[in-house]
Amino acid sequence: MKPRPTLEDVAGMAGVSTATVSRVLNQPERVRSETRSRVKAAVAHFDYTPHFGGRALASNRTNTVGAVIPTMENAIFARGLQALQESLAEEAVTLVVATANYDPAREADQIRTLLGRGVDGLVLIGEARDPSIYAMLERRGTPFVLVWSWRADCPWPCVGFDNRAAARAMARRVLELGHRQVAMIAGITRDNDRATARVEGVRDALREHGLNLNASRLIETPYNLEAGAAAARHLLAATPRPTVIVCGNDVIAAGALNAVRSLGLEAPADVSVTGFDDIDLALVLDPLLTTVHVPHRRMGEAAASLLLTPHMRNAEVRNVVFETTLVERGSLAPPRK
Amino acid sequence: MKPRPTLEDVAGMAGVSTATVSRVLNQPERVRSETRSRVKAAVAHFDYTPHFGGRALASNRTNTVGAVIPTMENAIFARGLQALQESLAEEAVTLVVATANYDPAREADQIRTLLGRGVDGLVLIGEARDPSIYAMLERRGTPFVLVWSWRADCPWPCVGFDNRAAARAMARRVLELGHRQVAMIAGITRDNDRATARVEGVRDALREHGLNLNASRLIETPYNLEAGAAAARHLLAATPRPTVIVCGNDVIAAGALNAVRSLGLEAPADVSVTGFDDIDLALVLDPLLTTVHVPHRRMGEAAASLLLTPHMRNAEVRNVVFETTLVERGSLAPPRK
DNA sequence: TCTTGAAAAGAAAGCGCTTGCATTTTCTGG
DNA sequence: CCAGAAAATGCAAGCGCTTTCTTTTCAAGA
Repeated sequence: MKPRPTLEDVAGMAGVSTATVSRVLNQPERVRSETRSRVKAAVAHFDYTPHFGGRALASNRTNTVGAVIPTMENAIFARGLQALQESLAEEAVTLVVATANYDPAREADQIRTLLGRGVDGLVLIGEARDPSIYAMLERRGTPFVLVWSWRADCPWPCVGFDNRAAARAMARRVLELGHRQVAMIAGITRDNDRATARVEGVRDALREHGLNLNASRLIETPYNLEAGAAAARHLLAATPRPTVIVCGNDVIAAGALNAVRSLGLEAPADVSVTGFDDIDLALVLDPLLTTVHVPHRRMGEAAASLLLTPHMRNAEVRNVVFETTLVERGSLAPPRK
Repeated sequence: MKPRPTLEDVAGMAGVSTATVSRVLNQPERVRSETRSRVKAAVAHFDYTPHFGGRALASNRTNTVGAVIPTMENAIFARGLQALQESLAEEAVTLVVATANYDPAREADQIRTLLGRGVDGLVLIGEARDPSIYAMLERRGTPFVLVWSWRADCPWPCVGFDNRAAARAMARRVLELGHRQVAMIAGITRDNDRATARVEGVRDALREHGLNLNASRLIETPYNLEAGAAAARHLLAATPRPTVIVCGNDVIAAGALNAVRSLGLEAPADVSVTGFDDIDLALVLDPLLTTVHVPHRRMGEAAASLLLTPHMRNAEVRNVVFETTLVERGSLAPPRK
């Protein structure tokens, strides 16, 4: 089997130096068009592709950015990732995705792995993580951006929305409709600032009405159908029965709706259910899910543009916030009188 | 800012040569334990991580495998990818995922990009693609495996299941229940052997009953909710109305169910709907979706193991087939008398 | 104590590419 | 047509690591 062609092979055939070939590949405008086409012909002849390692070594860049997300198993991050990838691809940057399964240790591992692969930048979900990780990132000087959460005074570049405010808005609407028996199924708040903020948001709204979220009315579960259903069954067994279950995300809400149905109850007549994130799932449930719409794609695009901006490090626009909107569909209605 | 530490730094501190440090990193057992721990201390002190490019250049491997999938936007490939990634991670191999959006040109592009990144192996979905791509792959000698489809005499390593047989089984069951007005919403069959095979399977079964799939009873649509719903609305407007709509995948089926509902019909009383793939979605629909269960995770694992097996190239087990199972849930019932 | 073979460690040659600097070629205006 | 400037190209030094070959160290038997 013949060895892969090298720059030298191409250069030889085109009758130029390897430097010129390299230039044709990286800064074509710096080479006379005549030479350029000769080189291109040689490249085509050998079906030459630059060796990634050689390139990375010499230029100290990989044109790769990494993203560490909690999971691919549900569609929550899919749309954002897709947008991120598309935006990066426009600049010939490849996206490498790793999953951490909501486990901080595993996340740290994955971050290290990606850094080891020499990613030029990193996209991380949320802000909550061990300071040592941020220290490592800064020490290595690898640019990174946090997505899916946002605080005005976040010390790192971040692109997201105010989870707390969004949850608060949802809860306010719930209360406005007259609900007073409010229960919540949140994601696991530990090490998850988004889940935490969403709980706080709901608490805020309740407090405004002189209510609070009793411990027995709040369950934290993993983000999956079965867990959501189990939690809902538990909550619905209480007396008085909640008239609404506010869920930490759409997947949990879907599970809750399943539980409602399996208990012989009907949503929203007997109990309302709300979600968060507005993934496709929300549109296939029956009733359609009232949820918080999140700008998935725009977050992905913004993250890409932050990462691709070289002057990113010079403060300025390192902090992008998007609005969320409340999408009212069938799963939320006033409580039965 | 201080430059990233190199092997030499570590070697210097540990009082050994770079060769020894390299050995500690790659074949620890070949270094005396005393020296080894000295080196490890130095590594820790510098928080040293090998430079990816350097390593790739010297060893000519990247410990990376690439996967090109049609899309991340729905969960169809998520579980399989997750499994693939986990299996690869056990061997310290990183997975790079790219999407092609069911576009052959884009897929070719992505494959080239991944090859350019020096992946050690490639996972591709399905078998249908331009011969030139296979030629390129063979020329470069990059191992690859096709997943999600399978043929006994597939000339390339593949891991999947018999889409046609699975669809045939589903259709047989449909017919067995008494349906005779059968319609199908397939994925776009062009450049998609799985979608094609599924249509063929349904045709097979119909033929066994002396029926055929009239052109007016078969619609091809992209794999998304809206398209599925639109197709279903179209099919349901016909007279006589189909008593069952067999869908090319679960997402389409979900769309179809939405359409059924929006037309004021009820499934399965007025019309049955079946899916294919058995993704989570199937479990949140109302009624629960009758579908074909596909061994997502096992395909991912098998693909990983094929790719990680060095002697993969020597024929033998390059061809793995899994069984699918028919999962009967609520969305399929006998036609109304 | 000395030999000897195996184990451990070192020296150094690249791997394929980019890039600063030097050199040559081409272009421009007088 | 020529000098000087600008553009195009070449030269060659690495980038950080792995690996072959060689040398040194070690342990055990004689």
